Amino acid sequence: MPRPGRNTYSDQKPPYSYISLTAMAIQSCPEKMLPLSEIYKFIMDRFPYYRENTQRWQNSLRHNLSFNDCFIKIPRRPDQPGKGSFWALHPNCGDMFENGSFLRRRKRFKVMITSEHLQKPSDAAQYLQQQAKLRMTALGTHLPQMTSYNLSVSQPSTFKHPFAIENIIARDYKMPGSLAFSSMQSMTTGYQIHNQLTTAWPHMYSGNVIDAEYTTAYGVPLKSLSHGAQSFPAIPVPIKPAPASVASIPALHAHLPAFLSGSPQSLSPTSPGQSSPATPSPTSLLHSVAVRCQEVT
DNA sequence: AACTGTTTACAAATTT
DNA sequence: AAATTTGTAAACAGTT
Repeated sequence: MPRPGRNTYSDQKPPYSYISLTAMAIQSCPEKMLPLSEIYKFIMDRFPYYRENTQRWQNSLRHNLSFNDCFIKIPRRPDQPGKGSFWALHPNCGDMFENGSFLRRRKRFKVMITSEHLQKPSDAAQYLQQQAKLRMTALGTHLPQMTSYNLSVSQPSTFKHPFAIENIIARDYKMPGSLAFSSMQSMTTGYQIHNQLTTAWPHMYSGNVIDAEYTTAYGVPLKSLSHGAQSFPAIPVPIKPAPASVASIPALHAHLPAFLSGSPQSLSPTSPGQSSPATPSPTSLLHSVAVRCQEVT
């Protein structure tokens, strides 16, 4: 029996970095993206330490958000009022933390600048291309909640949206390592992608892991938050003017857990639920499309 | 005016 | 000990 919340440590500083805390917050919500204020709220809800000196640590947090490549900004649609953008995790920063532990971070996630980009630094077309590619990787991951849970169940996998990733790749993809996103450039406004890469990512830790870790550290279990039933109807397009190039991605398929089966995070309390590979290998799709991001050595 | 986001600079802590 | 990462402060621009 886990003892009921004994807040012995609650006033102490949590052993998590701002990056970890932010990642926790972002991953805790179904949409995998949060506005800044919600990130604040998450942290303050869970960690009483951060209910004080808000000016200080929130400044630090903001610094982290824009300083670290592992966070990307996702603009609001015009019909979504509110301040600031949504923040999400870069699709390829999945193994940022050691086997899902927020306590230890691996090497720093950094979007690489390759020689290709150094040759033509201020080429507008190239910038667009980069943007398109970045969106490509993230579009499949930041779809709104309605697609996140029941995709593989309700979508008989025969329907392929015109802009589905499969189609785009089939048209444009040439070789691993070559730039192959011509059609992506024509849809840079792209709110229209609907594909089979759900909001869950291969590297997404289940809520169970977060819960377990937090419980271990503080003895107080995390509640699934779902503050105020937020729903983001937009299909967001992440933007970050960071250079990127298509190439191999490191160890993305290393973590490819049960999300592919389309089950919600909390639905497998006991077993990891290793289901049969129903989905047509989104890993490979991701692999094809992914922006090269590397852990800097 | 308050909030959000970017950036620079430096200190402290941690890792290698 | 050096390099890297993390935390803080602060200036500043853009938004709501």
